[in-house]
Amino acid sequence: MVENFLAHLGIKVTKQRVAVIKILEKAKEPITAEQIYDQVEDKDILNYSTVYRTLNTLSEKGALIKTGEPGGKMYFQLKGHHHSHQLECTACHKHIQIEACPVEAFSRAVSKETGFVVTEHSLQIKGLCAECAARGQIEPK
Amino acid sequence: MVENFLAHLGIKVTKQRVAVIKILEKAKEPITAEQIYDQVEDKDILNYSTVYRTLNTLSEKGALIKTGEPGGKMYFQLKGHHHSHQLECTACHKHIQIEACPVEAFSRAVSKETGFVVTEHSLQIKGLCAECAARGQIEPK
DNA sequence: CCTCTTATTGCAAAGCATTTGCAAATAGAT
DNA sequence: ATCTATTTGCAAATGCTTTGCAATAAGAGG
Repeated sequence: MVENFLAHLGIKVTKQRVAVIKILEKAKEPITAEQIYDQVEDKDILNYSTVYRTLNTLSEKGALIKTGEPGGKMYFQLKGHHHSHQLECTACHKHIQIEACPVEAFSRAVSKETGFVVTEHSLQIKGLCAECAARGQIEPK
Repeated sequence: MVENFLAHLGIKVTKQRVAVIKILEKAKEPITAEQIYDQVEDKDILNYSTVYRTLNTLSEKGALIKTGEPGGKMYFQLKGHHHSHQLECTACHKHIQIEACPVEAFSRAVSKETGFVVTEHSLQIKGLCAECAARGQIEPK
C-alpha cells in the first residue's frame, strides 16, 4: 500500500505524494506530470511544483522511470510496472502500444560483454502507422 | 558533397546549412544544437534560430535523427551515419559507446507484425559501469 | 498527546532549450 | 539581370520544469 511504499523509501508520507503515487499505480503506461495533475480528484491539495518535486524525489530514490522525447514532455512510470513501449505515428500522431521490449535481451548481452549493469532505459520509436504508410509517402531509410 | 546533399533534399543551399551539415558530418556521435553553434568557425554567419531551423528541416526531410534525454537537450545525428548508442553510468557519469543497436531488428519485426514503418528511434540506457558496479551498491530492480 | 525540528508544500518568479513573428536578405528559377 | 519564394537574423514568446522563500505539516522524542 502506498503509505508503506513511501515510508520504505525513507521519505515522509504526505497526501500529495500519496495522490501522485496512486495515479502512477493505476496508469498502465507512462504519463506526464500534467496528466498526473489533472487526475488528482481534489485539485486543492496539490500543485504542479509538488507533482514535479514528488516525481524527482521518487526518481532519485530509484522508484521511478523517466522517459520522454527530447525537448518535449517527460513521461513517468513506476518501476516494476509492466514494461512496454509505444510506437508513435509521425503523420497521425496515434500511439500504438507494443508489449515487447528489445532492450531487455540487449541489456543482458551488454552486461555479459562489458560488465555494465543496466538499471534503466528509455526508448522512443517513431514512424508511420500501417494506415498512414499505406495512404502516403513511405519515408526513406 | 554537402551542396549536392542539400539540393537533393529539395531545399536551398545556404552557407548556414552547409556549415551545420559539415559539423554534423564530422561529428562521430550525436551532438546538440549548442555544440553545432559553437563549432561554427565564423559566428557571424549563423545564429541559434537558424541552427534549429536547419535541424528541423533536415529532420522533416528524413535526413536527421533526433535523440536525447527526456526533458534535456536534444541530440542530432545525420542519418546514414554509423549508428550506435551509449551507456551512461549513473554513478560516475561515464559514457560508454556501444556499436550495436537492439532496435534495428526489433523494428523489422514490428513492421512485419503491425505494418508500422519505423523511421526513427531514440534509446537511452543507464546503469552502472563495470567499475562502479564492482565497488558499489548494485541497484534495485 | 504535545512539542520541536526538519522535510515538504504553495506560490510566483526564474530558467532553459526551443520556437516563432516579422522584416530584411538571398538562392535559384526564368 | 530580374523576380519570387525561401531562408535568415533578431528579439520576443513559448512551454515544460525548476527554484527561492515563507508557511505548513509530518513524525521523532519526550
